[in-house]
Amino acid sequence: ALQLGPRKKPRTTDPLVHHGRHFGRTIHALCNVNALITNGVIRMSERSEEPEEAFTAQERREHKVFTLLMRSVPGLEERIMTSDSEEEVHNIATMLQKGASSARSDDTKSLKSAIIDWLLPAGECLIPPIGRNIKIERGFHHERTGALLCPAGVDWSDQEIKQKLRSGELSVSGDQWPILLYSSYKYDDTNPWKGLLQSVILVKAYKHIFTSPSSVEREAKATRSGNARIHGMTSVTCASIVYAATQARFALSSSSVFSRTDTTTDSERFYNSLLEMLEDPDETVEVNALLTWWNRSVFPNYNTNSRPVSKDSALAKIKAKR
DNA sequence: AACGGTTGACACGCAGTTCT
DNA sequence: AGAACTGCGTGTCAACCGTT
Repeated sequence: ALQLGPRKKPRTTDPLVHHGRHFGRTIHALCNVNALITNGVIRMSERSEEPEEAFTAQERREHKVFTLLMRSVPGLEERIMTSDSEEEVHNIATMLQKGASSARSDDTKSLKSAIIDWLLPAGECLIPPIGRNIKIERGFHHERTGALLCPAGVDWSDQEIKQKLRSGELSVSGDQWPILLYSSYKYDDTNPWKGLLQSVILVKAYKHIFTSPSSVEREAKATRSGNARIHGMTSVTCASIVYAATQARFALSSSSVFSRTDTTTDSERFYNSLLEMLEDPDETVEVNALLTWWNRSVFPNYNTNSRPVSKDSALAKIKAKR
């Protein structure tokens, strides 16, 4: 039986791709969605009797991500739990993965040129200039990007160190966080939390991705809804901050290809090490303060409920699509 | 996965109309 | 009169798509 309502839009892409985009940006960017779902289902069914202690820390973390995924996509949990074919679950995972991957790819492309504008105060010129579409001259090769990528606590102005960073003699792994994460690009080794994840360039990258590129410079002069609005996002998540940081770090690097498993860029370790720290129960006080700071910086109406909801909000859009 | 190009949704402004 | 709604044109931008 054919069911045809008066539909204007012939839906071209699966809505799961759309949800996958938001999942990648805000819940977990670098994971195998199929494994995530498969393992999650097993834990919910076969292993549901097992006590909490039976699971490793890694499994508990994974299950948290799984739960967040189930909650973020309406109807997904039921669809998966009642699905009788393994193939359908696999298909769902593929759609979500596709969304997460393409969003990530779009963001790297977009940030690649935009980030050049944020390296110096407006009006000042980079010496030597960096091509907006060229990455080779970035990383430790350039004075400015090198200074930002230099690990906190390492002295970039030391010529010998600079040389070793450039030659690769001194290699930097993902869990050595660069100074670009810190407010004013200053690291206080007596207080490692001071200014962490509060730099201007990070906020700009975040706004670029979530609020819309134009919102970085001007005040709410966007011509269309940004990602946050599209997905009804009204507050930041730890993973979204880490995501923006990972994107910014990659944009400054000289690597042209984003790869999870690339050891020189080490993006995955960077992402995971930051996220792990933010989810550490011992750090909740600092993390909560940080999240509040971010919400105020990124979502102007975070504290007030005064934001008028336009009739063409994300909600209305979703309804219309049904 | 990057890159370049296209698509379609949306904000905004403008003008004209209708409702208080 | 002014507020509020409607329709249209335009520019912007996220999403998408094909190619490499």
